[in-house]
Amino acid sequence: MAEKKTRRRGEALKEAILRVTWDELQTKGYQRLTMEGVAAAAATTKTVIYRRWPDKAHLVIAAFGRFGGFDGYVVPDTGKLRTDFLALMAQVAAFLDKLAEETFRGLLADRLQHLDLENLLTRASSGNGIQAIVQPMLDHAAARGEIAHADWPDRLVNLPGILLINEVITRQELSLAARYEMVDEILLPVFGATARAPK
Amino acid sequence: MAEKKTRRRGEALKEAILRVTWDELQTKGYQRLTMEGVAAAAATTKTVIYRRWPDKAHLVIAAFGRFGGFDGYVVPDTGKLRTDFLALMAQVAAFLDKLAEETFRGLLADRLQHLDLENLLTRASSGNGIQAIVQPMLDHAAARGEIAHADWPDRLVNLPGILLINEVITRQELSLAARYEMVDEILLPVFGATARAPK
DNA sequence: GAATATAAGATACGGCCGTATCTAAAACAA
DNA sequence: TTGTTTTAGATACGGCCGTATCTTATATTC
Repeated sequence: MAEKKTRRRGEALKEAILRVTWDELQTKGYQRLTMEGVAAAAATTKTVIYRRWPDKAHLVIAAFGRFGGFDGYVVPDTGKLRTDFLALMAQVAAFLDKLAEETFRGLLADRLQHLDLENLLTRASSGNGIQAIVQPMLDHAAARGEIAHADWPDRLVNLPGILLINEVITRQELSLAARYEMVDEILLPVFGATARAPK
Repeated sequence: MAEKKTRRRGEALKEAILRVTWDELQTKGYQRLTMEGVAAAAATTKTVIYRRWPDKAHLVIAAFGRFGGFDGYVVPDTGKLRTDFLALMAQVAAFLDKLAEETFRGLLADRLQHLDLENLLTRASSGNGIQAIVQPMLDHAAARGEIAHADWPDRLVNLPGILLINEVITRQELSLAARYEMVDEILLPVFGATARAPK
């Protein structure tokens, strides 16, 4: 009764590892997921994993890309900047439902430690970051005359993304009320698209 | 020639450890600073360190508090909200000169992983976070009639802090131009204290 | 000054990381 | 088929974490 010694290779092996990674992520969460644990559960070794992904963050992002069921953001076009912003935030909220908050936080922490991971997160999920979604929204709004122009400094175009990340990190959720507040009290005033009623 | 076996205790020992920690921080940086390294350099053991501080982040923050030469922020009161904001940002820039950006980033990453460290960073440096500085500034501005009122939602009061942290993380510095942009293009519009010239 | 309490120091552990080295299987080439 | 290249698998390492255990020096108390 010699054991079968058949070896997976290439895509099949990669697929199996990502599958296991995704499972571990669901059951243990990001922090408690270990490379050794994945290797063991996938009946392979760390060596094999490290040959394909440089670290946990990349592995997890790959697994999310494969099994997360997230297709990226689309540019909202509701006809109003305000509702465009709200629609964007709803998309992000949906994204966070798929990628647990704890995972998001872990990835972010890792990204901070390895600066080379810079933007990997946003790129992985949206091609070019939320900013790539926001800019077209601003273009539309400017074309409609809702805002004075469409070429704002990077810091402003990135502001929605910053607010969202901060919200998730500090409050561990992205409530509807928070989204309204960010849009109405911060974003619209910044882009000069509001006549907020004084308190 | 038996070695002298005198043992440091209490404050003296604590002081020596913090001293070494601060040195290591300067020479190796946050990431490459290790508990074992500090223990060795301080001629003691990890056990002793862990009895006083739960992890690297706390140890480093303690060392910074002791040797960092930073006294906390003060509420600017220049007579104008705009210049108050700029003065605050100058203080933060000065803070970052003392605490290397790399250290800041490392601490932040650790904080993300251990949620219990929440706010430890800001508390350590300013009693209650930048928000505790911003609120009085808003009070003053409201009293002067520069802004309509002073009780803004937390999200707005925290906005300066968020912008600053983001700036440091993504650009590794806090340039003067950035500070002007954040104040003039974001903060003042948000608090309704500007009549920004349309582009 | 002797007994007791407190805290430092030494040591060893299991866990995980990331790497290096060696082997053996699978795919490919001739 | 056989030889060659590729890549998986096994193993071992040094580094660091955080904890537990035990010994021993220093303070404290009587």
